[in-house]
Amino acid sequence: MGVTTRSLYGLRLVVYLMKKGGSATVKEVAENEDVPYRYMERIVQDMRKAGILSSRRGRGGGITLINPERITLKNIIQALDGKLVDLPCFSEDTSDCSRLMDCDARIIWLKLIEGIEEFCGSININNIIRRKNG
Amino acid sequence: MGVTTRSLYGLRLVVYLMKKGGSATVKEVAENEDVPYRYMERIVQDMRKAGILSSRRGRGGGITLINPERITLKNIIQALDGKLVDLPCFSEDTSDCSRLMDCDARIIWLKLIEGIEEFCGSININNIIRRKNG
DNA sequence: TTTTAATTATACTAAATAGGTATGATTAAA
DNA sequence: TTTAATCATACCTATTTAGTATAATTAAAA
Repeated sequence: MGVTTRSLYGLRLVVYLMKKGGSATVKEVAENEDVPYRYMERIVQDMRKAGILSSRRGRGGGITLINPERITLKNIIQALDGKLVDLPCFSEDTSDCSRLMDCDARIIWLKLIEGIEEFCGSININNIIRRKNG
Repeated sequence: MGVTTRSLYGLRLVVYLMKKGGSATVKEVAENEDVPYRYMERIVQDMRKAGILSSRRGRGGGITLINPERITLKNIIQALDGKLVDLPCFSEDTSDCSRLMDCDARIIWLKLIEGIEEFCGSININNIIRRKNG
């Protein structure tokens, strides 16, 4: 189960803003966190659409975390990769798997999804970095 | 975090053998579980090398689960996808990430890995399908 | 002893995804 | 009106995933 660079960079962005304790420009974050600027711009857009951060256009603009103390790893991965755990068993497109009902494997994958969603929902970024950095 | 068809098919194989309660040929499993035969053959090889099943060549041969009551989802995914959670932060190749130390994001990813490893290690396939099917 | 039915080993290929670039529009302060 | 920022899309390329193909090895059965 791979984690994409989108989520890796998204978390870096969140941590950066939390430690700074306010706003920043995308350019500033990209440079400091070693992420290609154009790529970071797109990541920011998806996080904004997911309600993780707000933005202000134009000169003097930038981005700000909306609810820093509530952001979980689940929020970030879902915003950037779409699904926390991606499995054809639970796709809307039923052609992805024809064994929908009465599949014992499916029951096990469901347990995996539920467990990981709960766990990632419990990983509060702010709590962890505060605990570490005081 | 995507799950590959290798793990999907690997779990189907395990469940099939458990429900049958013994051995089978790769061909039999592939046909019954809608998996391409040649692909399933390769999956079987990796599971054998990981110690999940044993095999016997030649006419009348086949495959058998080694310790059915102990197989976890972690075993299957690790055997077939190499790592449960794949992150450059923890790659042996240090060129994959230059921020190894003192990276707050890294601490969070480590929590993810540890949590998922523990959780997947607790998902015992045999227990779940017995509970469901009696 | 030859045939047949099985696993084993390895190389190859096509489709999908990930990762990143490029271009231009929009917005708003200086 | 210039400048500095986000926003919206389209595009490209390398890697990975998913699946095929070929041939060797093994062992039971005919």
